[in-house]
Amino acid sequence: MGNLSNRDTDRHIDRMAVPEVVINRLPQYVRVLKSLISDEIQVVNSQLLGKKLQITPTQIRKDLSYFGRFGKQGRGYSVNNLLEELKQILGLNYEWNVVLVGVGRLGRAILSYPGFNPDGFHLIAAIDNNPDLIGQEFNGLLVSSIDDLSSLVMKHNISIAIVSVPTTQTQQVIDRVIECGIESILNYAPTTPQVPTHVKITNIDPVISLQSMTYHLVN
Amino acid sequence: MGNLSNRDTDRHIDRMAVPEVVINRLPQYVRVLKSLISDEIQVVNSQLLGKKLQITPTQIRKDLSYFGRFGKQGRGYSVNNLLEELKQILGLNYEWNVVLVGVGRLGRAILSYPGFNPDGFHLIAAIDNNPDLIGQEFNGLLVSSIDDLSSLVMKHNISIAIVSVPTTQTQQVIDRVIECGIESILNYAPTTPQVPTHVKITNIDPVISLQSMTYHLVN
DNA sequence: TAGATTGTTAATCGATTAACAATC
DNA sequence: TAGATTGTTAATCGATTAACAATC
Repeated sequence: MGNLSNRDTDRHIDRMAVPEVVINRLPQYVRVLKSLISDEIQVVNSQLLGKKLQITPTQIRKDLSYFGRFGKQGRGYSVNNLLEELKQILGLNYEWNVVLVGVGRLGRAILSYPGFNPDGFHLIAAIDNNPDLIGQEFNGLLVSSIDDLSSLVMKHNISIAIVSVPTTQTQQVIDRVIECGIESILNYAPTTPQVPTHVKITNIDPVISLQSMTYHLVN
Repeated sequence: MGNLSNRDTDRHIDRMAVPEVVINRLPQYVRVLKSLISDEIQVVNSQLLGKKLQITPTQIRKDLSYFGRFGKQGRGYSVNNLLEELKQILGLNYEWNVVLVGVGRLGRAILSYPGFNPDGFHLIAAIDNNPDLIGQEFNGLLVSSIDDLSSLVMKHNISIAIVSVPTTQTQQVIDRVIECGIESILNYAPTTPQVPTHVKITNIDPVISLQSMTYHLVN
């Protein structure tokens, strides 16, 4: 045990923290690798990968080097192997259960979006505070009260929440979601909620995106 | 005229290019300023602004300094004035006409999203290649063929496209959109299209966002 | 072996932040 | 005037990239 623990320590010496910006690029690599597989391409080098993603080859190699040595000099990367490694790193070999909080117009559109399941993200519970909605089904999913969130999270091993509630309620809803032990939140409300450092939140806000585009149109 | 033109030149000497990352933060400032107005707060300093957005006060002052001097020492910024200045900078005092390309499930959800209009973005045309859809109306909007895009763009002075077509068609659709003179694209397809440098594209992809969250859940 | 491409170091570039004079 | 906060410079921090030895 002493030995094992030493080996483990050695392996971690000077192991750099991986910059967030690197982690955010990995899913893009996964997507391109998947498309290469459909194209029946078995080996890829950093140059081609870079071309597909408009990223320099050096950056791709540097990004990958945070996690290991996956390529062969003079040759490149096995598409299959690199894909599996990245899925492993990102935790994409698991199935992830997701709760939707807010079953209004936008929430229902999210429920009916078919793109989550094929990538292993399963909307398995739905929450709303509207008594008229609670007990109803949308896309085969029963709407529950937020009072049931904690037990739903435990029962279904939920680790991700997608939040689509009105702006005025977003902060308090997210506070409750975090109290239930959720540490990953995808927020569709047009606001920047405050969350503790251990919680990862990503905001999806098309209007904000449009508003920085218009800058380039007038300047 | 010679003088005028000289003054103009002087004003631009050493004028720094504004980093993209700064421009992307400005809409957030706009949003917070609007909420301060609803709260009837008339003056704000960089500290409060920073607290609301989890940004350092220095960064906010630095960001604003690319565009002018909007504050008063010892006091802060007039909420109203700063909001107007930022709207001016971002081009948010105009109404922007937008075309939706792709009227499938996701496209219809986008059409029915009520959040664009209040901020001056108007979905004014809809395009699809499905003959069964062309001629139909969704949310009061007639679906047209992509062959009509060019004339629609000119007729309605459209400068932004929202693209929600299947992944396989995204690149070719975006190529055509760009041919019609569109320079700002909000892309909902889960792919990274290649665009010329003068075109600004933003990708909205919830699955990619989820996939970088799971990294933190397993690491 | 010769050629190609990785993995990695060191240099460069760019963004953030600390510090403070200017000034309201 | 004293206190507060801006605007800006210079230092720091972090991310990208150029260059190249290692090696397939």
